[in-house]
Amino acid sequence: MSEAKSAESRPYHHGDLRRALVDAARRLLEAEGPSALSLRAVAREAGVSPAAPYHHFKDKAELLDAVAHEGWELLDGAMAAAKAAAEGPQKLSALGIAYVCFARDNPALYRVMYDAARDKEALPIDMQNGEKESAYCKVRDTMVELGADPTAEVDLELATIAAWCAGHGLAEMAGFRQFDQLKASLGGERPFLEAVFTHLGLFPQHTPR
Amino acid sequence: MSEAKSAESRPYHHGDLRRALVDAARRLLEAEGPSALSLRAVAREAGVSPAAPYHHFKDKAELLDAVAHEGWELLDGAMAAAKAAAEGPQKLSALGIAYVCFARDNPALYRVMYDAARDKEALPIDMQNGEKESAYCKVRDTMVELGADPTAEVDLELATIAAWCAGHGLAEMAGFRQFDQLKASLGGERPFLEAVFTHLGLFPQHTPR
DNA sequence: AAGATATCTGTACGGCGCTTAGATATGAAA
DNA sequence: TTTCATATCTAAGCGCCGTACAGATATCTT
Repeated sequence: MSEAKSAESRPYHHGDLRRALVDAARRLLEAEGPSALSLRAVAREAGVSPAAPYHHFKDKAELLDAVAHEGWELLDGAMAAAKAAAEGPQKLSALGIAYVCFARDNPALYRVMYDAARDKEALPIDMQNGEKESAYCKVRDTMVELGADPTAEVDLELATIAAWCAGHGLAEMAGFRQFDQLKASLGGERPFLEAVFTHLGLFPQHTPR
Repeated sequence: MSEAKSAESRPYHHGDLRRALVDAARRLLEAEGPSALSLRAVAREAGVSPAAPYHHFKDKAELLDAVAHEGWELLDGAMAAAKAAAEGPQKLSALGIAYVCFARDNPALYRVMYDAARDKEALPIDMQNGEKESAYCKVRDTMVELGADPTAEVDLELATIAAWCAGHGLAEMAGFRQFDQLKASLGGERPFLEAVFTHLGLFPQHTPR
């Protein structure tokens, strides 16, 4: 967890309670799961009174929003790394695998991310390319790199959304026991993920590495 | 809502409080959304004391489970109707559209269904064909009808899972405002859904496998 | 040094999930 | 029909929750 106590934001009593609260929330989330994430528990974990968080967040939802925001940043980073590590036509499936693995390795955080997004009916992804490229744009750019026509804007957007749907859908499904047997018969979780992606016409038949 | 007050289950005071509670929960869910679904509120809606539900459900999760169960049955019905109404190679995409439309038309119920499933780490779908065919099996059977090799069991299962991932992913994504502009430029929600499905190599407009 | 302001504590309110004890209605046995 | 066990429901209460508010305290500005 980063500290980020720069010169222009040096608060009063605690040092940086806002930061401490988000960190405490993420600690609780990892240790106890989303259902344990009460505002009071977070305040307790941070060592302050139950009312203290209200000086930094309008309500509980705003705290969770801050947690979710860090989750999306982590996801962006994971996918950036995956894209950089893969070569050519495997880049897209590498992004998909990275997405699903992020969800598998951070299930509680992933849940908070989408719960917060649903509350606002908006994914916190930039569909325009910005300074820091969102994971969504990485997928779209990769499609262009692999030969999609960048001037067919609507089609490109649809293909990107389709890929995102596939990733999210598989991320949610992969956690169910229903598919344990199938996973085992394929030799583990990763072959399973790759096989499902292969069936979703977006991803090239790639060699499991 | 069915009554189902048969001879062997004719309870004591209320008549059928269990039934009444599930109905009250679904009424609340539709009217106020999932966050309003407290056990006490359900009891209030049904006109009984806050402790009464505990004689019919172990805890809140078990009540929500009963609600979720009815949701899966509704989904099965909707997809059976869609499959019956479609012809030939359009059957699969009809199933996909029906799935997404169910989620769009019953967002709170759909949420409860998957929340309950995640808690148990198991989707309440029969992967074997049973007396009442689950929606999942309908998808798989349709794939066989459209030419998939039923003896390639692993491959068939993978294709079915891929389709389910696509449906679920799109169902969750379609609710976000992010894509409103794109939907509009395609002439509405349904063309948007069909276009995304088309990009997910499973559905006609192109040839499956 | 003094006032304004931001931060945090203490306390309180109503609602929640759930437990327990006791009241009441029902079905079975006498 | 009376009796009794049992199933059902109510009343009350516990600890936790999100949140509001008043007051104390530390920091910033002047």
